[in-house]
Amino acid sequence: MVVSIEPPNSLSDMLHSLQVISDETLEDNNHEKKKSLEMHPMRSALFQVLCEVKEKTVLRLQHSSVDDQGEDPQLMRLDNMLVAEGVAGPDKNASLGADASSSDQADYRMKLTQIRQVYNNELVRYEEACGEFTQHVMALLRDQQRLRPIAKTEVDRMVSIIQKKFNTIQVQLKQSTCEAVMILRSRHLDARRKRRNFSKQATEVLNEYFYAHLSNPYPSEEAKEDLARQCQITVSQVSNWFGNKRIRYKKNIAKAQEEANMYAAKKAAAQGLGVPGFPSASVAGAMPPYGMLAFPGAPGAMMTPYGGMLGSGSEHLGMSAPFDLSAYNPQLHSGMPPLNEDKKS
DNA sequence: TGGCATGATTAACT
DNA sequence: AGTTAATCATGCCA
Repeated sequence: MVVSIEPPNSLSDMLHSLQVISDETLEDNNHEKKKSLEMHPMRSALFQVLCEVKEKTVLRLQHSSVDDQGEDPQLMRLDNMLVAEGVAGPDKNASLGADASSSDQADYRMKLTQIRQVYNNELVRYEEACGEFTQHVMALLRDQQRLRPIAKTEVDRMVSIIQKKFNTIQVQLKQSTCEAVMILRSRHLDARRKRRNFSKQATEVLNEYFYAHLSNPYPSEEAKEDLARQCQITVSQVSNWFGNKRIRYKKNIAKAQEEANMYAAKKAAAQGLGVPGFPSASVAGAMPPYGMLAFPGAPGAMMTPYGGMLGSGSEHLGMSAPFDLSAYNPQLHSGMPPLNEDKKS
């Protein structure tokens, strides 16, 4: 059915043609139609009426939808995380450049940079698309404004709707970026177990301290910091090292003594002497690492050559003795049973 | 390639 | 919070 766009004679005619035309699309380039509508003598009056009606019906909607915007907490969370992970915001990687740390660290940073790039590219594309689309819609609305009652608030509302739609896309982008970073991070953290041995020099420094403080190998926080600095490792690595060292040192002693006991028992049995627990010096000398336990006549069964003499002297957290007596004295070698080497620390 | 050395992690403890 | 003891996982060497 073809619609007449002749200026109608009566009001009812005009209303009729208006009704019909409102069902039609005006988005195509039907210039004559638009022109004729614009030129219509009753246009401004009708336009105003329609605007009023619209205001009454539509404005209510706007109130409900406009102020729920605010700051999307989810988006904020994502933003915070991206900044914290160094994806958004200033490039943290650049400043860490010359650090000659391990290759997996470099690998991690490279991949993070990649994610950063992709993310930023996408973000730019997103901004562009959003702006473009908004512009397009605004232009469209401006065009329609001449023919249909479109209030300013309505345009704003439209823009905010568009922005919202794009926001959800943005959230998706940020979410997937976060996901990628988390995956990368967890892989990197897994790689923490990829341990690298400390440098010889570092081990040297740590061992020196350990054996110099064998009577109390528990470095203070400051001492740990100092050692960490010297060895170019972290304080917690120093703690780990001392934890491992103490336990392994102790274990070695235990093992050595067990071995000594075994030999002593064997020998005693062979000689028919029932004096268990007193291995010969030569047996003790044939023992394990660090030359510890090298003191002469070290009794197998007991930890200290002085038996109970020390009494309560050794009270290091339930470890009954090792660090109080078995001196590491590679230089002095099998010398006196050193007590209380130095309790400072 | 197997086995020991060693740094890191974890649970339990104090 | 700092340790111990056990354990994991990798580095390294014969």
